Amino acid sequence: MAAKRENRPFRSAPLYLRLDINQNMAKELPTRAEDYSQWYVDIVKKADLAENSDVRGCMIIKPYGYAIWEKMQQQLDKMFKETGHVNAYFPLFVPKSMFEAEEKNAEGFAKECAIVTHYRLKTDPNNKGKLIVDPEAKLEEELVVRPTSEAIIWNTYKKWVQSHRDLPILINQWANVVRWEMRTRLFLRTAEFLWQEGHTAHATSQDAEKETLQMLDVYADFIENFMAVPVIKGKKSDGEKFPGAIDTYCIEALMQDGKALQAGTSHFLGQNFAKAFNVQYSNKEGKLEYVWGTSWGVSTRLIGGLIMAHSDDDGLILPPKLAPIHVVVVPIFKNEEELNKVTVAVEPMLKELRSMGLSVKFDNRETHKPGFKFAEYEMKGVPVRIAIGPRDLENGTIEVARRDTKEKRVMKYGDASREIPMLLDEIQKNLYARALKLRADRTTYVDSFKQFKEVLDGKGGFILAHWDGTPETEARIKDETKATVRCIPLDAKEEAGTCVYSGKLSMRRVLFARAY
RNA sequence: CGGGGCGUAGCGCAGCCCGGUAGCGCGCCACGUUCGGGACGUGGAGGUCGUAGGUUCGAAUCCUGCCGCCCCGACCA
Repeated sequence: MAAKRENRPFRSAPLYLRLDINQNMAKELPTRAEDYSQWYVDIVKKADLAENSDVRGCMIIKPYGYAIWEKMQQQLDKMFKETGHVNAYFPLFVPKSMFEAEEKNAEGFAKECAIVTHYRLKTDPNNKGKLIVDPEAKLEEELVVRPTSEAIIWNTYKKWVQSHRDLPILINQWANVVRWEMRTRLFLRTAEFLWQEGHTAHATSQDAEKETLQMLDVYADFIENFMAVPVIKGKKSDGEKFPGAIDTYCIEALMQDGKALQAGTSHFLGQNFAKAFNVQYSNKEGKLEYVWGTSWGVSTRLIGGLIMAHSDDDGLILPPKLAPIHVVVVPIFKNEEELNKVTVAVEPMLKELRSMGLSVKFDNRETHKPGFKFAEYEMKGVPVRIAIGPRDLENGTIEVARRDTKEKRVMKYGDASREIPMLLDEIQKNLYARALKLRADRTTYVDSFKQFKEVLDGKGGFILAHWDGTPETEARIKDETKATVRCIPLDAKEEAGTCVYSGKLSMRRVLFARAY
């Protein structure tokens, strides 16, 4: 039997496309309307992106999910390099005393830190085959598992910076961090997650502020043009900003259920960390000055956002620019002879599409029927599917189906190499347009607290309303409605008004929403 | 940390109230028929019933402790 199979051309998809190791491809998904959060969890599992691990709050990112992360990484990394950054790597462990140095930062993260206290186990004398922590192996100083790396990085920058000639330092790192969250959700909030964190040091406040906003723009560019999700750029209120930052800028995206997702943050750190870690340089006049800093990051949470922004009741929908597989080709056949014919016929097209840089999977598994495969790739969000069978061979045609609209059409075989790239482009644009329309439909200008609550409990979404700017009002609104100030949009117009809660004077509308 | 729920085959669950040696669906394996939207038939494999102890002739089932997970709340850069 093995010999019989070996003779078949294209018996297996290339290894790099074999991302389909899930054997439990399930049938039905709850609809978004029925149960949005169950729908989300089911997509993550059924599209084979990730699963819960045996460690509470942690997830196993499966090959298909990780492939999406790799696409994101590739593109972001390219954009970081284009803006002058280089990659480096700093340790996972931060000595507690170092972590404490920037007081606000330490306080802000203290409640969710994992701590290493010992460095050795030993066999349990009272319980054969079991291990216990060796009390002899207690660390003199505990190590904090990084929830973010400012401390260890600024402690290092201290050694790297003496002169203005040493600046700026423009470093990014791809890493994992741990935040011991009380409640977790796959991709959106996990105890351990993957991210990138940029940490830069500058001679002047202006340079650092410019960097902060530049990276915010890079994120917005990436999320809009690659993830096809429109974002609102803004500044966080004091209550929501990063501990240790002077200003936190963010981008906020709207999900299909009307909740907001913070998709990335960029912090202007001022001289807070430079002072905490004593990072000083001699300026051109020979005077010592503290360095100015920034930090910025996006995480695997973006994958959660990607899912929630576009997908439908049949499964995941991926924008072509981030899809691990752009096109899947499903042969229709009754027997080996027919499969061989289809395979021979389809080969030049596969070659040509691949030569254009497209990731094309030819799924010639004989173990599943076409209908099963159609459903499977729909669940996995592959943007374009081509079906080709005996009927097509006679007519010189292929059947092309697009995932975003589920439209199918028949085209001439020879047109594929021209039409498919155009179609992928159109899908990318359509997803963005759709998401933009959703956001427009779900953004409401609100002028009273009554209306504020009605909108939240009705269609949800973004609310643009006046706010008096005080933390007290923000907290009360949060208590009463669970909505928070997502950001003060950068493009907010000056407009005199009164706070929807307190009635006090406000000069601009801010963005409110319930958020993930 | 407070309130609730749940741990039985790879996954989802029934069985527990009323104790008698474990079952269903999906998946998996084999063969045959199928194959243009999630095929079907026949046969088969697979379980320390979370864990430790107690009651009993006998425990998945009753009792106690422990562990873990999920949901709600608190919390969440």
